[in-house]
Amino acid sequence: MPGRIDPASDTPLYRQIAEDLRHAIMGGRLEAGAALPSESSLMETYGSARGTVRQAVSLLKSEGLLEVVRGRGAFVRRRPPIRRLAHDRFSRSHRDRGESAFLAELRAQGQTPEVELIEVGEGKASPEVARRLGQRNGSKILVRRRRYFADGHPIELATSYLPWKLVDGSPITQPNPGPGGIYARLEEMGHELIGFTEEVTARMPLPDESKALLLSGGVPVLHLVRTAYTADRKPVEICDTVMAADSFILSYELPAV
Amino acid sequence: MPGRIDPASDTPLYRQIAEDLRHAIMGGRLEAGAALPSESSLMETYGSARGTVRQAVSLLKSEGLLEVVRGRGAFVRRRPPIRRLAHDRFSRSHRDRGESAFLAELRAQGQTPEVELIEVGEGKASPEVARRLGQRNGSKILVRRRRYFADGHPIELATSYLPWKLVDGSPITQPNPGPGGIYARLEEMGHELIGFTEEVTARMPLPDESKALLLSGGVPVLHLVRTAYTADRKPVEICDTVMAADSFILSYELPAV
DNA sequence: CAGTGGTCTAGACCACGAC
DNA sequence: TCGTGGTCTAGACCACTGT
Repeated sequence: MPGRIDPASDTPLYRQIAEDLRHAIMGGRLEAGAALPSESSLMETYGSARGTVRQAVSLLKSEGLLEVVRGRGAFVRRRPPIRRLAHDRFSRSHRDRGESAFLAELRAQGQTPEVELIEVGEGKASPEVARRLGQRNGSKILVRRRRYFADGHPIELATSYLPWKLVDGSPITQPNPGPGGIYARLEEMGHELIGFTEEVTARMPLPDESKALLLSGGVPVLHLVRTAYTADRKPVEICDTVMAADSFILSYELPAV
Repeated sequence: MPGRIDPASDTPLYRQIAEDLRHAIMGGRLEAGAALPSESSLMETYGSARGTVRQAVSLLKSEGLLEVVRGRGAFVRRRPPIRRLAHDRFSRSHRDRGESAFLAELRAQGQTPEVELIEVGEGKASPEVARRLGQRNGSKILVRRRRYFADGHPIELATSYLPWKLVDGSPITQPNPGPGGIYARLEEMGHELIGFTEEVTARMPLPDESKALLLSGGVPVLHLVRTAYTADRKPVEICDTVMAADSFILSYELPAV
């Protein structure tokens, strides 16, 4: 399969090569999981230098179409099974059953959830966190940092911030806050939660995030900041979440107001 | 500023260079909008070949930190003013004022909205659309495809799908459906909307999308699929939206159920 | 015009995976 | 050991932006 390459065209060679390979992938001539021809093979096929075919492969990688493994080859990316965050993920019924949101959600999908606690301790509120929590800049807060896994694969980093005064002496400051997670503890302490706001953005991962989530090239992250409110409209928790975008669909329900 | 480069280190040169530049950006030594040193200058600074410094710059570009302009140079990306999609964006009060969701939202932020109608006409339901609309595969549907601008910049592509039987003969099949948009027309026709679901994912743009939204490297897209429901729980519209991720924060409110 | 980034080549050495 | 991709060099020509 020589492909349609025109050296006289004004579109660069490496883009033509990428386009040719993209069509092979989209058109099903290269199935999901199939190996791309090796670089030396592509050099011969397209009559180009190695740098040029590498540029083409790099482009497809950055589009999330390929996964490249040193020493083995380049492969058409399989879309991994998708985890859906349902709108009722913070429902009280889950907490009453003693499960935190993430665990309940994954188990419902037949996946094996796992949580790695990275850090629990006191810290000082950044301007951003202080603003959202309604605290003074630099005031003392509890920081809970953790990493979530599904079937052994890291898919999410989460950091919670709570006012220190609110949680001092409670199980929330302990590594394991007990059944139902910190939301269950907050409600036991009389802070009834009446709602949450979530702000969602997407961007490319920073190197740290890329390493912690084992992201391959061309996979963005979803960045979600959740604020939990009590009945008196006071924010009691900020949860800052970074998710591998190819592992999540966020699902929301909006009433027509 | 020579930077901390160690040729004996086991981390590649280009990553060390990128790390050095990243710190200069994050630490504020290179302000937003400032020009990076030229490639030849970087070659001298780090004592490396051009290909190596280009690899470093390319890495930062793919992280969305830089914007590179041919013939001018590389610049620290300015985070553009952010458009926030509020949870009440489909509120009836907006429709009653005769504004569609997008227009009302942008105007509220002092931006100038603009809509380009790309296509209005009949089509056949894809399996995905048919499933969501509860129609048979390949059944006749209305397709409305458009592109949205803010202050002259394209930021969103949207395609709506509605069952043809539902809208046949109504202004919804016209290029301009009238004040309040198609949701206002649907309600006038007796299809009262009681709610929406939204599913959000993120990924890298395809070449078409990249062109239509004028995306530069390292900017993912938010992909949102909205389904509108009437009082009898029937889905009446699917809206498939692709947004430049660096131009949006999606904001949701969740009640504690 | 000089300076910028964009593309392309030809070659080299290395680290890793499979056999 | 061999083939894979990862890194790096040195040089070339081009297109675009500024003055």
